[in-house]
Amino acid sequence: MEYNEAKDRFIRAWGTLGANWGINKAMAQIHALLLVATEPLSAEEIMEQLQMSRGNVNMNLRALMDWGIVKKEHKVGERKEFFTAGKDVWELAKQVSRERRRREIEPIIQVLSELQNVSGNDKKAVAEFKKLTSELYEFSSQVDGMIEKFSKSDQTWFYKLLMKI
Amino acid sequence: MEYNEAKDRFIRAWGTLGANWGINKAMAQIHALLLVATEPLSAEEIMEQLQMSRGNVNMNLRALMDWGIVKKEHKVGERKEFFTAGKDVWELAKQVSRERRRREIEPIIQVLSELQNVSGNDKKAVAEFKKLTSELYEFSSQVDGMIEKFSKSDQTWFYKLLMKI
DNA sequence: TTTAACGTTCAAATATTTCTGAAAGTTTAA
DNA sequence: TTAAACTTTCAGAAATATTTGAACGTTAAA
Repeated sequence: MEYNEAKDRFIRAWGTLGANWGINKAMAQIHALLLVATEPLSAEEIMEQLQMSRGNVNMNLRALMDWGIVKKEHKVGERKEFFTAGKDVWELAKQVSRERRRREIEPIIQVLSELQNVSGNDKKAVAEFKKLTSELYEFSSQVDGMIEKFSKSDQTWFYKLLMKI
Repeated sequence: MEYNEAKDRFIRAWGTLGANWGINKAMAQIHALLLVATEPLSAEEIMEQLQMSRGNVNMNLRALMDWGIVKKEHKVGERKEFFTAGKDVWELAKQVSRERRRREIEPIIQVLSELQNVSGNDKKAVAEFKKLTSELYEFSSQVDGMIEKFSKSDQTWFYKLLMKI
């Protein structure tokens, strides 16, 4: 397969994957483009290569920087800002799981813990409700803990874990 | 907190969680309602309790059955169909990870493997591209394997794993 | 200062997803 | 058969999410 075709396919696949996981397509595609780029890219270059508007590129670059997976750079003698994505897959995975944990798992754990002090007349319903939510709480907390561990670990830990499985 | 308020909060939180993870809100809310229900519910009852149209409820019930997390039941002497969600959190997690693996991880692995036979004039770019995509491929395959293991495992395995971490 | 070269913002346009409700289909009992 | 009680489908409506582009900031060199 020709390089340019492969690059396109990769960018589109990354966009689709992102969309499946609740990340907008443009954001995922910009990330993919920066991942395969051999040099830092300017907003201008991203606009051109992905056929997106300036505003869209700007917004999504900021979102990517919020996620901590894209960095801004300056070249000497250039006014323009350039952007890069870390190429280390391991670091990327850790960063993404760290952020999703913070943004999505922590809030549901918070809600589940608040639901524990429920009361009411229908004893059976209340008991079942408590059982369900406390089990969900337990499970979520365990997953949360695993992800925390993972997002602070080094690659060796992960490989050791893989062996054990 | 009063039972009905808690139930509402749970349903809304579940809906939001779903939406964050690319599952539509109605589907997640129906699932939440069935999770807390003490009895199987008919489409009618779901429509009423969640204030949704017949069509919406029907569509999303089918999607939930596709995911294998909601089942249809029949009561003796009743024409109507009733629906239930399995209350076992462990089973639920396994089923969801099994489906997401099949629907979302497998396809990206497929694409990544196809990208391996890339060629082109810009040797540096091609080499970097291969490195990136093969590392992503490796990582995805490992995660895929872990999820497969998980989705076939029993709870004991998970607890043992937790201990090791 | 002024001005050119950028970056940022946001209201409006567009695209996408979800939802509704009525019509069509199906099943069962009489 | 017929008819009542349900389920399914789907075109259009509504809601939501994304994208655009032009106006507005900001910076730095002249």
